[in-house]
Amino acid sequence: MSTTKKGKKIDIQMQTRLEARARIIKALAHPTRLFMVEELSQKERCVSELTEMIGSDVSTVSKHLSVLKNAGIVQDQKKGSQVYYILRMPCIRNFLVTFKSVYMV
Amino acid sequence: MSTTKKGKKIDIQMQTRLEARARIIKALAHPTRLFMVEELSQKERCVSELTEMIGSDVSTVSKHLSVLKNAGIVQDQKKGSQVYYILRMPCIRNFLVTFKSVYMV
DNA sequence: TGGTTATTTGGTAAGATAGCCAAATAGCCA
DNA sequence: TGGCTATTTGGCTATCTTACCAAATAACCA
Repeated sequence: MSTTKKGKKIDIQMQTRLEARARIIKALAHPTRLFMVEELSQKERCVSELTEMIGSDVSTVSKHLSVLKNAGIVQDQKKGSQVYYILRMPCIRNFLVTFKSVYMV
Repeated sequence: MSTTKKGKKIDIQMQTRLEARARIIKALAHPTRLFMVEELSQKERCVSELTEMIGSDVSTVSKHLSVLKNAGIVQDQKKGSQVYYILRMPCIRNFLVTFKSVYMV
């Protein structure tokens, strides 16, 4: 019969959506980048400010920012010789709040 | 003066919490594991059912499940010769719902 | 223009991840 | 017990990730 409880196989569209979600989640999956997202959800920060807070090499910080930018999570804006970053989707704060309430970490 | 707008450096406790969050998020950061979490938030499934849906080698599926288990996201329960998995924190559904509403993917 | 600061990019080495196959383990039942 | 099914684990390889340093690029200002 056709009304069993068997789960459906993953189809192409589902696979595509899962990959899109995973790509974004993967961009969040690093302590430094989580910190950046939290910080940038409060106020914009330039690379050197973030570098000072984080304490890694500035090139490392810059690369983390580009990971977030490529995932569409933050955006940058040049101001003179500095580059300021800010959350592109402010509603991601809800996401993190939910996350913290779920996991209590 | 001491009332500048400088951001604070990350302290040890903050670092520890960021790492804990990143560890959990990293466990979610794979299309197959996202699928598992969604599926297991609906109903429990055994390894062979998931394998059938996912279409990878059963050893690959088993390893993905152990990643989720080690992160505390799912738990397993033996029933005869089969191992059933289920979401350990059902509230993670909210997390995914929020995520999807934020990112629309 | 030349020097200085801010940021990004290239290169590279160490470590982590993901997939498959093969082998080990566990439970079932004839 | 022996054979079967379900699952996990070990081994291996290819690929990705991260961190740092060095070098390239961009903007400013003296």
